[in-house]
Amino acid sequence: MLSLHQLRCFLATYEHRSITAAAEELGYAQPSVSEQIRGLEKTLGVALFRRVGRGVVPTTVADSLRPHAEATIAAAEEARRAVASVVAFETGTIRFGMFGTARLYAGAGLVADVLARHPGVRVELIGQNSNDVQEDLRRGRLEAAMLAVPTMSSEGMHVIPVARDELVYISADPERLQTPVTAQRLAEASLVMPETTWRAEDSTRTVLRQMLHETGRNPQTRIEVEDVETAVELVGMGLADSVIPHGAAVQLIPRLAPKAGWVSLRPQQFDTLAIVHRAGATLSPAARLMIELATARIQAIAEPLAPR
Amino acid sequence: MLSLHQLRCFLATYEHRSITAAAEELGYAQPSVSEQIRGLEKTLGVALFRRVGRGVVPTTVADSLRPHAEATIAAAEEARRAVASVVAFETGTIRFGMFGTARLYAGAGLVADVLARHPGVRVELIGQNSNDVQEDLRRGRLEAAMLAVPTMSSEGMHVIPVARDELVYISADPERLQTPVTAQRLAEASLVMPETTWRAEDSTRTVLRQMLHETGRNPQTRIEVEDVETAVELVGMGLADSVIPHGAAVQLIPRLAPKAGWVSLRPQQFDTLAIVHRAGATLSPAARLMIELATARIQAIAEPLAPR
DNA sequence: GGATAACATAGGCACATCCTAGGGAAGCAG
DNA sequence: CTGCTTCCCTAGGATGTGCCTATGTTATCC
Repeated sequence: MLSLHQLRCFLATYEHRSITAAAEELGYAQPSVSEQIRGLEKTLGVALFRRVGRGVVPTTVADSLRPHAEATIAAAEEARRAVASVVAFETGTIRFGMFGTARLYAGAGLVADVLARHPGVRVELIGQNSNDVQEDLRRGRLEAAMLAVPTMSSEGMHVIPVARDELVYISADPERLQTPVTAQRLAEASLVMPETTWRAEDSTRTVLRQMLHETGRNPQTRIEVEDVETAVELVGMGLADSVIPHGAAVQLIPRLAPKAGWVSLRPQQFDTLAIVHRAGATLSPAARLMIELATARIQAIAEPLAPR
Repeated sequence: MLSLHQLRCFLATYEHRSITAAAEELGYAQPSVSEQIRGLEKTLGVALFRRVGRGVVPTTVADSLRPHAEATIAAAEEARRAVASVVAFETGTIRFGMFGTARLYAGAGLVADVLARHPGVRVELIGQNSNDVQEDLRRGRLEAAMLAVPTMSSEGMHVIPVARDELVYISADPERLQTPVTAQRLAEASLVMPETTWRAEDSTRTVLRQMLHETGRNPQTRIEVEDVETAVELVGMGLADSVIPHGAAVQLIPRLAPKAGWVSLRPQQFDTLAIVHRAGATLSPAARLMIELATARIQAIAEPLAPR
């Protein structure tokens, strides 16, 4: 079997026209290099050097092999260098999962943070769908993610809560923002909810369902839309009210619904934002980097939670 | 130390997303491939796959490594292929030594023979200087050569006589061609000799010196020139006579000195043409090819000698 | 002709490679 | 939820490879 080691010994010998000199350069004893050359000649089935008393002389086959041997060694070195550069965050891809409101108001900033520190990397922020993200985590396609999670930890997953974000009632009608909104009022309200919020396995869904369930009523949504932005716009147009995380409200209402405002629920409800990864996994430097930066971003906006 | 074997195992595993499948493809047991992957991860200092229960999932580092691993394997395969193609005479260089009159009237034909059989090869016919050729043989830079040699074998060299070529006296004066030329007449003649013939360590030099020495006289050359062609031209112009191998006379006189002719010496003298290579060497296929073709060419012109 | 230099050979140690056997966790089916 | 299958890991042992030192052989140099 052809090996890089054989090619390295071959090249050193070819260049020095001497096995002894090659061994010295490579830091081996002379018989070791001699053996590698012999092995290479055997695998190729052809003599590469003529042993002529004292000294060796390359054959024309050696002349032909040399550039290919150099190219192969160079390719291997390049492979090593490429990996090193990825490890050093100079190149390569950093993949991180981020779903729910977290991505909404921290995603772009997080990517900016990463690129500011490591301009050469590609960043993939995965988070089209909360189910997919959890599935990706479970299957190992994603190493770590920041999610809005139910308070209990998922099976086989390690969950580190880093912040909580209050769920606030938003409306374009100042009347409805005078006092905190009770479950009763919430159940009677005409709501627009982003579908993802209801369907996804995150804490918003769990929290609100639970709150409404206590009134004995099912969630009443007049309108269901895909994303939070659309919901906020509809609130701004006075067509319905909604419940969204405070962080999203701060960011979206001035831009999309300047006439709307927000008020707490009563009792207060919170989304829990947490770092999630497979239990027992050793995190890569890239994952640790993303966790650190994402946590900092989130905690600058939402209310930090002491880990555990 | 990075190895091709590790890269092969890595690629198979990456493509199948499975160590077991990779092992099956490569013909190994599963733990063997597993160990190679682990070794590669150790040398690179980074995880390439996440072990996620049943199955493995490539990391982004693996994504980055893959093209380089493929390039490295391809380069190694290319090296192997290049050598195979040289061994099959499809490419590469064939080097052969040929000095003296042999090259003069068999060189071009020999090269043509080689190229007819193996159109892709480069041919190097070494023979500027007989001393250099012998030195190249001794130092191993040349594997084999065809030379005009003294009858005794050189030290450490294996000499296989393949033909002899009579040395003939050539002149533009028909008077001098009536009878064979004795040593006496030769010593008195006004000669033009190609310098190479006199200075080189080949049989012509030895033979003629010996012949003249018996008359008690030193070689008398009126003119010395570099090459045989010039000598023949000068003979054709009637400025001097010369002694050259019969094969050279046949080829050169009609072309360069149509008015000249030739006659034997008395006693007849011969150049011995022989294949020479280092004693105890195992000849490469290329060398055997050249020896076969050169011998055939020479024996078609000069008088064949049974080997040994 | 003896000293020197360079490669081959021999023998031995350490580690790599590869195998089989068996354990554990995840996924899947009943 | 229980058992089966799949896939990876670990353990242990046989074989092979890599590397060393010591020594033999041969050509070169003085």
